[in-house]
Amino acid sequence: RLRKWQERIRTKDAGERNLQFALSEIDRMASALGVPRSVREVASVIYRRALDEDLIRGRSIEGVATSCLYAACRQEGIPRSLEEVSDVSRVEQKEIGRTYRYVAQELKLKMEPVDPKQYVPRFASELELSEEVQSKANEIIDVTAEQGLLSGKSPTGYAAAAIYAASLLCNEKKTQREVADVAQVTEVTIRNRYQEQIEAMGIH
Amino acid sequence: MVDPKETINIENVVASTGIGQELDLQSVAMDLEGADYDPEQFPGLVYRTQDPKSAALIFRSGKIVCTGAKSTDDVHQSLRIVFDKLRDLNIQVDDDPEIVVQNIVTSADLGRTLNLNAIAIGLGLENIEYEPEQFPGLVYRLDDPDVVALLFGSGKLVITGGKEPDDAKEAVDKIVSRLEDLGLLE
DNA sequence: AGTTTACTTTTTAAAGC
DNA sequence: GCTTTAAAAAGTAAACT
Repeated sequence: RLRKWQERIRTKDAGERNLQFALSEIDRMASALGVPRSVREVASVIYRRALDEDLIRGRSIEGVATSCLYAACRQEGIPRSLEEVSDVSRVEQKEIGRTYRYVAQELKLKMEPVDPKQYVPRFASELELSEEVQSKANEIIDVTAEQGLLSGKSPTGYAAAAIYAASLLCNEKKTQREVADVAQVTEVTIRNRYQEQIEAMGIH
Repeated sequence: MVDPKETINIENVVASTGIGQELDLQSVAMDLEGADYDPEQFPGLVYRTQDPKSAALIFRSGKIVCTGAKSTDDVHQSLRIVFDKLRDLNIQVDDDPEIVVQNIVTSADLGRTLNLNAIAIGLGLENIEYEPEQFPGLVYRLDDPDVVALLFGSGKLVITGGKEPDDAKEAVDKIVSRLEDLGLLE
């Protein structure tokens, strides 16, 4: 019985250590991403739920922790792309993506698709674009998405194209490369989305 | 208006069978022209037929997987070619090995563009998977028939996981009526 | 900038690690 | 879980011309 007791303590300690590691990783990655403390709290809650539901079996602690942070950013309305999240994690992007889908499905997180507008303030401020450009970009996103242009497109590329278009329309031009760099998409993607959006807007 | 069911096209049929005899894949690889065999990478030997086009994965146990065919008839035709090639190598092959269709991949067109965002909400976020950052298609799993549908913004879709051609027709019917009920078609 | 090639998702069997 | 095979859908990406 002493052996069983020791084993239980050992298991409990290991579990505690793992949880501590996961939470400290969430904290480290959240800091690196510059997201507010509330997002870390949400990520921690999701991680504990994943732990309770035994979703970590067969998966790496850091993969689940990173996925929880990705989900938390989205739930809080300040999304980080999988590429941005993988940049601060030692888990590869593909693994984060599939673990996130698994956790979201199992915990029934009912994650809504990311609204490209949620990327506008951050990308625009990194590009030092005015409030006027941001409003224009938001308008472009709303009007073109309403016409069905958003289906199947990545939110970052969509936001990047709208910001590029808005910067031209407001005479605060940024190059496709500058916008592509902050959004972490290619110029080709911006070009393709831009053409569609401008046509749908009726070429202002 | 075209019935979406009439746009259904079988794109791939996967089937399994067996010759009822164990094989020495090393010697089969030596004698069979065009055979790819790298046991370090994968335990099966790959043999491709040209007409009909398909790929057969032949295993040491004598079991065979055929994939790439465009119809169940093509699967039988391809496997007949594989069986005869093995017989040419003086390998005993059962007279009429049972061939089991394991998966049918189908494509179709609903004829209207889709607002995947609205469909995701309409079908229920807990019933679908839609992550355009990772893949442009919306994943919708059906219970009856037991298949998986991938819906795209263009209105085109892929049905996979079915065991018989009619599974795709049933699936398309159910998807169309569900989208119509939700007012998300046209 | 346009083309080609390639990877993302789903399904499914097989044998082995 | 992975490895391999085929196929479609549409988006994204990288390497070339």
